[in-house]
Amino acid sequence: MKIGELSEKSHYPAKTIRYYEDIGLLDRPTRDVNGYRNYDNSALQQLQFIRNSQAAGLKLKEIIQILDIRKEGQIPCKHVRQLLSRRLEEVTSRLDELQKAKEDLERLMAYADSFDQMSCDEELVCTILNRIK
Amino acid sequence: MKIGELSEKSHYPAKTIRYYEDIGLLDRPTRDVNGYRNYDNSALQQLQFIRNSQAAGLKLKEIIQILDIRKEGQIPCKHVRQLLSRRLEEVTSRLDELQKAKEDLERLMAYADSFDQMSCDEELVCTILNRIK
DNA sequence: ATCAATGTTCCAGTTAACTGGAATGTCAAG
DNA sequence: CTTGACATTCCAGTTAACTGGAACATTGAT
Repeated sequence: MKIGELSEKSHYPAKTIRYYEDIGLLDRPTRDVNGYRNYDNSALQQLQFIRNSQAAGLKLKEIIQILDIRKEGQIPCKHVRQLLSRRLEEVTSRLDELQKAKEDLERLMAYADSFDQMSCDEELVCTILNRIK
Repeated sequence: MKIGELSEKSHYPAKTIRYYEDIGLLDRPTRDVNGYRNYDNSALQQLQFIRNSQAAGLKLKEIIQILDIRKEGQIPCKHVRQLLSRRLEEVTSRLDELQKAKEDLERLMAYADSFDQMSCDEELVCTILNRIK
């Protein structure tokens, strides 16, 4: 199939498919006589795998690594586990940060609601924001 | 005070202070005869305000807006409330996303732990990641 | 006199994952 | 035969918030 069809089926823009090829994420397909890329279903599978991996929060570089391990005939399970575990830590600590940020923001909003709006004439730019500490 | 001193007191690198001036976030200070920047305490206060605003998750452009409103003699409370409320929404929805991502990752990890590692020889690159859907 | 530290400007690079656009080629339909 | 859709390559731009480095001036201390 040509790139347009693969694009439709995979829901990745053609531009992105070419980009993935450039960075070594997607295998180079064969070419028709006219130079057009000619994909088979394995390309679609790869793109689905890429989508799954992205959904798990992996970076393109990490996905390339997994694919490379496979290409060397190795089983990437162990590496994938490592990546997922690192990612889980990232997500967890980011969750904590955001939770704290949320509480701060709610406190700020509550203050903003409570106070007499016109009493704010300080040199400190904004009484609300300066209460975040 | 010179930029080095302001840098120490504010805990912002001198480079960043100059950058903030470039993008219109920090007022241009007066200059000494030699061309060196000469700051007073208000610069320090502004940097503290900037730090507070960043801590609330505001973008530099948004902080510039707040400062601009102040410079026009207006009270930025209403605008700040708006920004904070938008930010709170962002944080909340990002929290939801991450929470879901965390659950997915935990599910994936549990699967990775449970399964017989050497039974993985598929063409689909990785059985673990392909279970995310 | 010289040396290190600090200051200046200006330009370019970083990160990630694309996206836009120009210039050009190919193909199927009317 | 021309038109429009689709294909190609290649280069550059996007976003955010800096950061690095070159080339140069100034200052304070020895």
